[in-house]
Amino acid sequence: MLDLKYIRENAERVKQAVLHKRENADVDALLELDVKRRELIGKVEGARAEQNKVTEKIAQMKKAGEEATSVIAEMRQLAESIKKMETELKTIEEPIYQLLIRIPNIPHDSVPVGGEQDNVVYKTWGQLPEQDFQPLPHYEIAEKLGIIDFGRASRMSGSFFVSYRGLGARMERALINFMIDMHVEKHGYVEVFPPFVAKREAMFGTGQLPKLEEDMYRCELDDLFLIPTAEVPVTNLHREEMLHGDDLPIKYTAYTPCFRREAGAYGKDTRGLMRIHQFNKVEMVKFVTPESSWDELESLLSNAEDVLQALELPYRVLTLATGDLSFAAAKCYDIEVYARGINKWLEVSSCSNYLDFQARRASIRFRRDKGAKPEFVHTLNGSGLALPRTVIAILENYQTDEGTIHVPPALRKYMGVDLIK
RNA sequence: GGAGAGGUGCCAGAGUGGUCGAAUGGGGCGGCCUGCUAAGCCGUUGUAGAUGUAUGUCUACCCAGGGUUCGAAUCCCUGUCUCUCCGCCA
Repeated sequence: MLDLKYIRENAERVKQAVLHKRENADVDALLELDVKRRELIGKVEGARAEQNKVTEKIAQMKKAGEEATSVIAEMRQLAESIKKMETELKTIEEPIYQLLIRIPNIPHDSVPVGGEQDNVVYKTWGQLPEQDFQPLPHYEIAEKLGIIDFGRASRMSGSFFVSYRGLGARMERALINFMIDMHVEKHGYVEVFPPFVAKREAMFGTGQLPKLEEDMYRCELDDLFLIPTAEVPVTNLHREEMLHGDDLPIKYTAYTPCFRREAGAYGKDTRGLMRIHQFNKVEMVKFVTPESSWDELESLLSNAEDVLQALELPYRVLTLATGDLSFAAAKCYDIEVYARGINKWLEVSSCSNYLDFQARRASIRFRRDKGAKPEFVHTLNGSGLALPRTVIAILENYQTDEGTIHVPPALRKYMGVDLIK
């Protein structure tokens, strides 16, 4: 959420952001209502001031034993008109709020304008594997080795659910531990194990609601949502809190499963692990001071890259163009790992800086020093990493012509084996 | 699931419907005192909005939202969260 005052003073910039992000939010309607609102507030508060004065007088008269009925009768009218104005104010404030929460964050100047095709390659790392045979796509080799079960999972839970088995299941667990350990021991994050469901307010705080209601699984009876990412529960850990400047930056890492309905995504990435309703992910979340957030974004990115480097998987980093940026983000890097079997770059991480957008929605503030003014923190998060596509890359890039899979050296300690056969 | 108790400022904790933004204590901050520390003494201590830039004025906020009233921290209703007990359960 943006500051209404900021929108008022930078209307053109905000309109441009809406356009570039391909959102439809009506900035003009918002500003128009805002003028009306402030007019009305002036009136209401004037009347209130009057009411407060007279009310005080009535108290004094009563104390002195004087007759106050005529004054009270007058005040009854004033009270009524105040009530009327307040009702009017509310009927204006509601649409203002509805418009305001639908205005997206403003992309940073370094973000290319345009759609998906305008994403810019920021860097690449590693050599594309050169083997003299064509490896099988992950879904075939995984099925052959019996480490992932697509059919039974679908029978039980529907399509786009999978069940891991044997060394497949073990690899999930190994990857999770490997990634978390790295972020904790090497990168200095604090491990968190949050709830996997969250309330509406929490979903609003990080910006999933109101826009993405249809994309989430919802427990209707309790009005709870299954989290689509650990970003939600971890960022919301500090919702409505006042942090101390000395505590910043706060860095958390968390493993959670992620649940996504992927409504409207059918027909795209239909095979294997590319796009599934439930997947595992290790996430990094940071709460930082405003002046440090751009540096923190770069270090967040490198923390995520570190995982792929340790696994020796080639990847590239894209700077997302405005149209590809999420609603709440000011800038986002996507990391794409290369998968040799299906010959594709697969998104395994998004590292975003939200500036104070989420913090304002969720009211996460800090005080630099005792007595200093409260300020909103900046929040960032990035996957470190999403597992399914990392698994795809391992199964395809580490495949041998004998139909076995080498375990990446960094993972051997966690897997307990060197080879999947 | 059933029964009960409660949510007040940084913390603890008062508060009869009228001068309560809120007693008192603690903490924090500033000052005095002091060789230093402690004690003691004095002062100070919120957030947000409107107006505006003048050291200003006004408004709102005692979990949230409604209601009663000229006037609500105080009365009523609903929601929510926390705690205790019973039941159930890994």
